[in-house]
Amino acid sequence: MRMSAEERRDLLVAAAIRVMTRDGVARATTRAIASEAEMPLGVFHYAFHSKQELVSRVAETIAQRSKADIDAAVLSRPTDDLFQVVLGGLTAYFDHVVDHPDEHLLTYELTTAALRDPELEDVARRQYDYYLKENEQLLLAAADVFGLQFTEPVSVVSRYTLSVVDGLALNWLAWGDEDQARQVLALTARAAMGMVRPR
Amino acid sequence: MRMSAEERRDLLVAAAIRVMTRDGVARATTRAIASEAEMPLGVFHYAFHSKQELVSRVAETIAQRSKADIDAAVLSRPTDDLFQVVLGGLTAYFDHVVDHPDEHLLTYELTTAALRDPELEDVARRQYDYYLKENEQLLLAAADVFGLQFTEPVSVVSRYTLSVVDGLALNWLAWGDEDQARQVLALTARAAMGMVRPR
DNA sequence: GGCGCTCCTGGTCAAGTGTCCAAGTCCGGC
DNA sequence: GCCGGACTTGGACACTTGACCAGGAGCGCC
Repeated sequence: MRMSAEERRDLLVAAAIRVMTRDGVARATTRAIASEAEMPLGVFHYAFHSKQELVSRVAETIAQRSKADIDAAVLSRPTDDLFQVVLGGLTAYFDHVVDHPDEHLLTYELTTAALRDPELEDVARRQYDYYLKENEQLLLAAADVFGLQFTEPVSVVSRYTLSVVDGLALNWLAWGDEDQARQVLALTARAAMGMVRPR
Repeated sequence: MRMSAEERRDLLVAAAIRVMTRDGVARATTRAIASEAEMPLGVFHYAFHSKQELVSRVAETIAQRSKADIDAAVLSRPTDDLFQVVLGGLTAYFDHVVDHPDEHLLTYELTTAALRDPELEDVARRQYDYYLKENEQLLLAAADVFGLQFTEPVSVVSRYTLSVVDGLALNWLAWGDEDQARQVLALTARAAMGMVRPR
C-alpha cells in the first residue's frame, strides 16, 4: 500500500501508542510497533530518523489527546455551584483514569523516560505545560461564572489541583481502593472552596 | 574476595541503586550493575535467581530507606502549632526531593515498572503501603499533641497529603519552578487546617 | 588428609535490539 | 516513453541483553 511519509508517521505513532498502552514503553520495540501497524520493519527508518523521534511525537500526541478527552468530560458536568463544578472536574478526571488505567500509566512512563533522556528534555515540560494552562483556564472560567476570585495566584491553585489529581491517580494505580480515592477528591474540592472569595 | 551470598546480594542491591539513580532503570543492565559493584558478571546469577529478584529487592530497599530519610527530616522540624508542623512536614519531604531529584525519579520509574510486570505486582502496592501507614502515624501524633482530631478518616487525610506531595514532586521534576511549588505546599497546609477540630 | 559444600570465574549462548542499505516498485512530468 | 524522485521491502549488520555452565578455588569438618 503506497502512501506519503507523513501518513506513515501518523499510523506508526498511533500503532506505537497502542503498543505502549498495552505492553508498556519498555516493550515497545521498533519491530513491535511496525508489526502493530502491519508494516514491514524497513518503513520505520524511512518514516523516522530515529526511535527517539517517534517517542517524542508519541508524547506530544498523547498530551494533546488526553487533554481533549478530559476537557470534554469536565465540561459535560453539572454547574449548580462552585463546589459541584470543582468536584465534578476532579471526578471527571479520576473517572478517566479508572476507565483507562493503562493510558495514564503510559503518561507516567513517558514522563520519566523524558526526564532521563536529555534529548527528550522539553517533552516532559511541554506535557505539564498543556495540563497546567488548560486547568488554569477551567478554574478561571468556573470562578467567573459564580462571581468569585481566587485568594491565591491562579497558577498556584491550578498547580495544586493538578498535583492532587496526578498524585492520586498514580496512587490509585499502585494501591487501588477507589472509594477512598473518591473521598480524597471530595476533600480536595472542599479545600478548594477555601481558596476563593466574592469579587 | 570471598564472602557469603547474602553479603553479595546486599552489595549488588546497593550498586544497582547507584546505577539506577544515576542512569535510570532502563540502563541498569546486569553488566552495568556487576561492574558498579566491581564483581565479575558471573556472580549475578549466583547471587540472584533472576534480574527481577534484584529489582524487587531494590524497590523494597528504596522504600524503606527513603521512609527513614524523610521521617528523620520531618521529626526535626519546629512544633509551634499544627500548621507549622504540617507545613514543616510537607516542606521536609519537598526539600528531600529538591536535594535528591534522581532518587525520587527512580521511585517513579520503579513504580511504573512494577505496575507493568505481573511478577512485581505487589512491589508497587507495598511501596505505597509504607508511605501511607507512616504518614498516617505522623498525622495522628501531630493532632494528638495539639488536642485535635480529624473531621475525616485519618487514612483519607493521609492519602490526600501523600497524593499532593507525590504529585507535586513529579510535577516539579518535570516542570520546575521551586518557588511556586512551595506556595502549593503552603496552600496544602492551610487546607489541612480545615480537616481538624478540637477534641 | 580428604570429603563436601559454598563460593568464584570466564566464556558462551540464544534471543533480541536499533539501524542501515541495496535493490526494487511506483508514478507524475517532460 | 522514460527519467527522476518518492516510496517499499527483506535482509543484514553490529551490538547488547539476561541467562547459563563447566571447572576451579577456598574452607570447615570428620
